[in-house]
Amino acid sequence: MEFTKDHSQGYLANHVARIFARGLTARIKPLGLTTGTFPALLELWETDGMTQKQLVAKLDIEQATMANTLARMERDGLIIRKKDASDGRVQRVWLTERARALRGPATAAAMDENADSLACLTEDEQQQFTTLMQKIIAANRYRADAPPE
Amino acid sequence: MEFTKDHSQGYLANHVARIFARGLTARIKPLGLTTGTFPALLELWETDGMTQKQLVAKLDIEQATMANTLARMERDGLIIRKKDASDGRVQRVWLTERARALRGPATAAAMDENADSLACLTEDEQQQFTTLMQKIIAANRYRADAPPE
DNA sequence: TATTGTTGTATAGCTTGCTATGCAAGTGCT
DNA sequence: AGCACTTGCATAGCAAGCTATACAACAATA
Repeated sequence: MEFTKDHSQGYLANHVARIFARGLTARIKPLGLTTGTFPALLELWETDGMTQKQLVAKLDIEQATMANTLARMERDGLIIRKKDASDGRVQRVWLTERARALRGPATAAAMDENADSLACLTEDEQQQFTTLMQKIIAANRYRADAPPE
Repeated sequence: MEFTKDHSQGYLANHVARIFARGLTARIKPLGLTTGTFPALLELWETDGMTQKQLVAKLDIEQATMANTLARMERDGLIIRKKDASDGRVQRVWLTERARALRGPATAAAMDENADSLACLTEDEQQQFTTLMQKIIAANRYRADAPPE
């Protein structure tokens, strides 16, 4: 059986991810947010003051990627980084007022985007899709030391 | 109901796409290929000598992205671009010998990556996952003028 | 035929991902 | 105390996506 892009799950996954990303980018632009900051914000909205290392482990993102993302977030006034008192290597990440205020509108935008992009699927299919992705992620996480999703 | 990343399909799709991309990147590195060239190569292996515009329409990628990708491919000896004889604006894209020779090993690498990343799913689940992604793409394509997947 | 509009590519500049590498702060051993 | 090792983060440099804009070649029309 020959290989075509329309049947390659890797290709399809990339395409689907771009669809979601394009939609979300447009929706959160008015808030002054970009997609890359979203995962970090979600963690920090839950638990402010995490270390960079903790964020990396939670998000299955390379440390260097996280450092760059945090630098942009600091530049844009979403966070400040402060050295940990008891360990001079550790940077703790704290949300600004502005970032805290964005939690409601930003998550609303993400929920809207998910709903719209998946409007072509039934409720059952949406649930299947979600579960299948969770399984794939659980089985293929980058860091073995990471907590389960 | 509150919003968490582990239930946001957009977040999960991004994560799944990164998993496939990381795997494929490693597998095709020995061939001197990168993931971004893959979609264009798949089209050109089918039909050599396409125009840039045709590639853009087939792949649901921005024209500027395609122009950049083709520039890298030309730099790396995968393609050459030649002006169309009858229309001076049009660039036709032709594979080099090297690129033609990579068809077998490259598609094998992609199939292996797909199989490995999805080994956690049953055959049925893999089929469901594929079909669901195809539906999402069909309903959310960027270009209305594009051919159906 | 000259002007005006359209079309196909290219370029500039950004984000978000990656690998590889550097470096300062902590830890442990002798 | 001094040495090597480890750990947490930063930086350099690249790929691959995007938007906005420029530009040359063609098309259409007054």
